[in-house]
Amino acid sequence: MPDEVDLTTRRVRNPWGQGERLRTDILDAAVGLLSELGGEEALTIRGVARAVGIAPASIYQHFADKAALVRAVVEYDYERLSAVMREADESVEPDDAVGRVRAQIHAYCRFAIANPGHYRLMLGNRRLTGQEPGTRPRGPLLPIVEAVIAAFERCERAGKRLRLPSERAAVMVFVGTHGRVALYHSDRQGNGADRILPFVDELISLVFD
Amino acid sequence: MPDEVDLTTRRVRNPWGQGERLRTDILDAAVGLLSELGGEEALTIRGVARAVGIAPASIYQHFADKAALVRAVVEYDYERLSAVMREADESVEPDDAVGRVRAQIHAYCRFAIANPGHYRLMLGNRRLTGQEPGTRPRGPLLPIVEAVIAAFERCERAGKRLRLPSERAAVMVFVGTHGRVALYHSDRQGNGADRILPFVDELISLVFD
DNA sequence: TAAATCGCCGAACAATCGTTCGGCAACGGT
DNA sequence: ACCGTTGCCGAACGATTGTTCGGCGATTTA
Repeated sequence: MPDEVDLTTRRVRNPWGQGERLRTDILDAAVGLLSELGGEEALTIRGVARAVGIAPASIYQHFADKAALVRAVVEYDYERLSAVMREADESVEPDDAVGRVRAQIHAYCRFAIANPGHYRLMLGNRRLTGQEPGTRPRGPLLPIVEAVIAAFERCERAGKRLRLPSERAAVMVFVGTHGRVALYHSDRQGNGADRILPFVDELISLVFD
Repeated sequence: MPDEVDLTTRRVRNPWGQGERLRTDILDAAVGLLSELGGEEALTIRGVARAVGIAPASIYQHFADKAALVRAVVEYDYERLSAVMREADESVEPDDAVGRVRAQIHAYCRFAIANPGHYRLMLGNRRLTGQEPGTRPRGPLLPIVEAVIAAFERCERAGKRLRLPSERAAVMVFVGTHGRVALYHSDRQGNGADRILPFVDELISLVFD
């Protein structure tokens, strides 16, 4: 009897007929789990269901299986990262080409620091997402480095002298930044974060003459 | 009845009294699993036992628990990586300071390419090894970057002009290399490996004047 | 108002994991 | 020749995972 009461209250708390609402709730819960626990193993069907406040079985009404959920989360986060970098790019005055490079890279670092779980998930998602080798090289990542490439081309056009072709300079800075953040995440989290931005600044200055 | 026969043959195949032999067999099997499957989730007590040809329970005669096994594997591989880098360093003539830097970094890349599972394990082993945050920052890694630092100091002493203090240059090259390899591993494995060494060469040349 | 549909849930299933326990076969010492 | 020690094994336990199934209440349709 108390069970029915509990069920009723829950259903009042989560009224039906909201359509797509619950789907984004599930994605947000997954993102939250990834950010808090910080490990891809924290992303479980049961955990997400618990965080949302629904039954594990209900997840399957919105996602075919766990791989589909993970794919959606990864896609969602790539979009979030892209947005954050674009936003940072637009926050500096357009003529400051080097400043725009720095802003984008700094935004990348901040995102990676704030979302360790996502970061780990973006890498090595081959098994969880079920995509086999041989396919396109991590599709969602390409637009991000292309934004950095564009920023470096802007520098070149602005007369800044690069020690590398703009595309290679962009890849170099991006890869180096990625390596620094990955090393940070493999350590205990929290300490050393303040040394990341100076490092990438040093790295950026290295590709300029 | 046939079970007893099977048991007998197995015991003949794996005679007792060999002392420490089986312990290294277990470690080798773990290393093999990590290299083949390429994921830290492939490192299971049962899988290792199956690979060695013993019962899962027998593992606990050599390691207290799974965390101890993982710690031993990580330690073993750090040593192997150090040895490979040292060997590469000694394979070029001592006066070629830059060549020794390149040899060490190349050895690092080759190791990371050949042992993807180990690589993934060295990072983010916090959970598997059971060590909590706040401890020394990944102890075994320090000697490795110190070797690179020493190599760069040798370059400086040889009159090579660096655009960064030698220690920072070493960290920069190491971190960049690490990032390139991590990116390779997050992709499908196999493709793109031949572009890693050119990349690190370009990176190394960047820190020199 | 009766019927069909939709969204969710409780319960269970099979698989896998780390780990423990009691027992058995071979070896070394007496 | 006996016995304790050693090293291994089969079997099981408890926990957790992804996933499926039958059913039920609320909503919508006729």
